[in-house]
Amino acid sequence: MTTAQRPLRADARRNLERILASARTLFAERGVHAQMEDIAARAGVGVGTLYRRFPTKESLMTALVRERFQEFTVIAAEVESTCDPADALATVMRRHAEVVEDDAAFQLAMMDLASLHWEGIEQDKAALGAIVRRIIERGQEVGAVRPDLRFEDYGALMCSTTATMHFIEDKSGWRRQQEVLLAGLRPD
Amino acid sequence: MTTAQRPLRADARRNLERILASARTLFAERGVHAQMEDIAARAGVGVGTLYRRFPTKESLMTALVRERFQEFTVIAAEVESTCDPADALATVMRRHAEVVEDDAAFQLAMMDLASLHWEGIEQDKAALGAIVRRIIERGQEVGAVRPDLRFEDYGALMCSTTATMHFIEDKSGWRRQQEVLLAGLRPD
DNA sequence: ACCTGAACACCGTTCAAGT
DNA sequence: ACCTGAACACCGTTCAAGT
Repeated sequence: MTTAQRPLRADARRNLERILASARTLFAERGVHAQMEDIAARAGVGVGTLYRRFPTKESLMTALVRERFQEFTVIAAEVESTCDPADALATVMRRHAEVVEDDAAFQLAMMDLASLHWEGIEQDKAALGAIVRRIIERGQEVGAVRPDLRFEDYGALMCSTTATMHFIEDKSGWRRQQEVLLAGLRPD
Repeated sequence: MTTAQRPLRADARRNLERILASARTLFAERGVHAQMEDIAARAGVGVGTLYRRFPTKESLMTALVRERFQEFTVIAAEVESTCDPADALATVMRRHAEVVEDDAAFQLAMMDLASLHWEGIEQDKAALGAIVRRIIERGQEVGAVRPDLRFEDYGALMCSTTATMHFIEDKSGWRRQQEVLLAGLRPD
């Protein structure tokens, strides 16, 4: 979908990047109500061009989510190779949340996306999943993570924090929610 | 807003109830995309009548949330007077989540509502808050709840579970999320 | 007081014409 | 190949006319 199948013509490529940047800004600024027309205008292109890349508003949001997912993977890899296995899980979770905090567009997209439209993301999800799975298993071996945690739960846990971030005014709200989660992830 | 200021004329009252029921059904069925026109039609009234009671789609959703909030209060009161203080908190949280599980309309509304439009709900929130606060404090006195939990966090915690419910396909996903939270709420 | 539904406004999406 | 923007469709909201 957004995948760079064949290399794009230089101008097209530049337009694509501008569209993504514009979308991120406007979603962050105005929430779901950011208009396609405005996103195109701010990127300096016609609406048609926007629709050429993203057949629907939802697919545009999906693209934004995807970009972040890739960053998540980088972060997870870094944590895995750097951190004491005993607190690696807590560290990834905190760092992933941190990244997302400033990205209202991502929060929004996460909230608004029907799970059906995620096809494009599957591969990215798999890449991230593989690392997270190892982090969790290592944590369990070391006795720092409750043994019944399945790595499939990672998404649900992060989703719950992202949502809190988005809906609870008080900035400290989601941090406290996450700390409760982290406490609940330790064995016993 | 929805408050029954002056008693409504009998037919108006019946229409109001039908609108609420219709809205709950259609939101549950079609999500945010349920149309005002259809909601009115299913209730057997014209759109104008719908807009007479609820000046905006959002205010209609707010009304639905409000109804549930009142039910939350009833549940909380029941739990407080019935339950061992040692597991009262866990019990309310589980029961509140249970109620909301079948109510996609509520989940949706929670997700979609800007926090600004909650004015109508303040009183209901206060009523619920008073009880929850006591439940938490009692739990802390008995040593069953971590001492640094503030009752203001209750909303964030429930919000995180509701969101998980709505976004994670696997039904067991939110239960597992909630169990992690509950584990994290115990002292130590 | 309350109801109705045609008309209006807004915004997502399409497509014919252009380079 | 890719771009443009006027036109279209859909749906939230209003309001003049009716009981």
